[in-house]
Amino acid sequence: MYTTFTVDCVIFGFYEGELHVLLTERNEYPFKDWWALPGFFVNNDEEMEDAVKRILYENTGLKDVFLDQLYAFAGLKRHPQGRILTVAYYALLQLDKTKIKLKPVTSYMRQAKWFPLNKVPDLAFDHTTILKQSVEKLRRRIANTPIAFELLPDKFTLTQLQLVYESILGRELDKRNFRKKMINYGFLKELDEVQKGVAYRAARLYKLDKRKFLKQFQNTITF
Amino acid sequence: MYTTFTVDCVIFGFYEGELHVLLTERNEYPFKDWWALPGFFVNNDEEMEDAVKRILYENTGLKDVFLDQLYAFAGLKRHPQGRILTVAYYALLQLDKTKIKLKPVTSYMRQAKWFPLNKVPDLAFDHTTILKQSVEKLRRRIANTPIAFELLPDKFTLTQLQLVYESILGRELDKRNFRKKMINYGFLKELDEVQKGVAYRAARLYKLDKRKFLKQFQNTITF
DNA sequence: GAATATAGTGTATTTTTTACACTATTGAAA
DNA sequence: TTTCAATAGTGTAAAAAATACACTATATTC
Repeated sequence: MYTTFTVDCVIFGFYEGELHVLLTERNEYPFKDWWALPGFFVNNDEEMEDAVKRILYENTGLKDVFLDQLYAFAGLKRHPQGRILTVAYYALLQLDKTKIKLKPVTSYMRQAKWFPLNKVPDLAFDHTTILKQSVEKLRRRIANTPIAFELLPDKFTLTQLQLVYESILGRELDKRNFRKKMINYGFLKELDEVQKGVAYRAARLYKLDKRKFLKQFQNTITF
Repeated sequence: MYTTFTVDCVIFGFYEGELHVLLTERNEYPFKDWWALPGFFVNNDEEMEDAVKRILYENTGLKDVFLDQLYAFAGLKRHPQGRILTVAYYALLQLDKTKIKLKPVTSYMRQAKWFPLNKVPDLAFDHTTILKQSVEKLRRRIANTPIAFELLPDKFTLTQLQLVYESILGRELDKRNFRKKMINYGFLKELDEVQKGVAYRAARLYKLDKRKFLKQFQNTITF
């Protein structure tokens, strides 16, 4: 009839050509010294999604990020102290937007750190399952909905966009076919601007044309 | 930190060429006399999915049905008495398997009844939203995963199968293209048996070849 | 045996997806 | 200032998948 109520958040960020996930190191039993997904209790007078936003803000200093509910986990054995229901969300961050300040040390959390997806250690509780499921969901989702843009800064190159797809799908894509397809969608705005600070031919920058983008995908409901 | 914990279940059944949903009429405040999704509290020592199975069994007498978690709803205002978190599931029933005995009258539930999807009245709480979302999920899901079979008896005709697709997708499909595609998948077993009791040419019956079917779709994870 | 109602079938066209390799441009190093 | 290194940027042909479309076959009922 009653349960403790928490939310956990799989925070994805894309940089250096790789998808990363933000983990925190626990400083409390159970699972002291283990890495875990950022999560916390939902206050009794707080909306669930606000709790997620709070966690995100506390951990990264960012607001207005892409959020999607993943799944509710309520197993009786997921926590030694009895049932703790958690609703897992995943968040996609445009890392470049601001320099992200990672959460400082607290009594219960030693540090927060970005891990490339393939270097994530074993996690506390059932968080390995949660992470795995969110990657799978992301993978299915990116095939229908261009959520890739949620992981990129406002201005990006086509190669960066392709790298996001590749790191989520876990396979390489053909450059020419990828560009042809993306440009064909018609929601990319070609800018009169190129990349800066690279030691080779600079790539053209693109922007998402949100109006055209939404028109095309307004029927793809997110939940 | 704490919340009341319930599950609600959108029970889909297919008969007479139409997708139906099972609703119960409330006999208790709030929303007395309104129709609602079957749902109930999750006992403190009970696994969430077992609670859903319990509701299904109590309402229909069926076990071993297809179940999939839809979404967790936890809005502070969804219930007048304060937050009641509900995890919504949807179930697909093979109605023909057994004659279904609908739940008898109880103190809190006057009756249970099948409604064709387009004749569902306004529902209690946020159940209209829940129902709408599950139809949308079903629609997205049927495009990738052949869950259609979960709604049909063991032996079925291609026309029945097509009707399931059409009623979930909400549009008509081309008969020849549909058959071509389904047969091409290779997981339909053609039986030496035809429909009985129809006043016209009897259609051939088919069966799902579960082995081939699973081989093809084992990578499509369900959650 | 005529009427009715649904079953069952094939081909041509269009669209989408895939496979594939070279030239262009920039900054850095020699 | 030339060369090197690194990535940007581009088109075409073939294969596969999706779509459009209409008639004959068969069982039942009257």
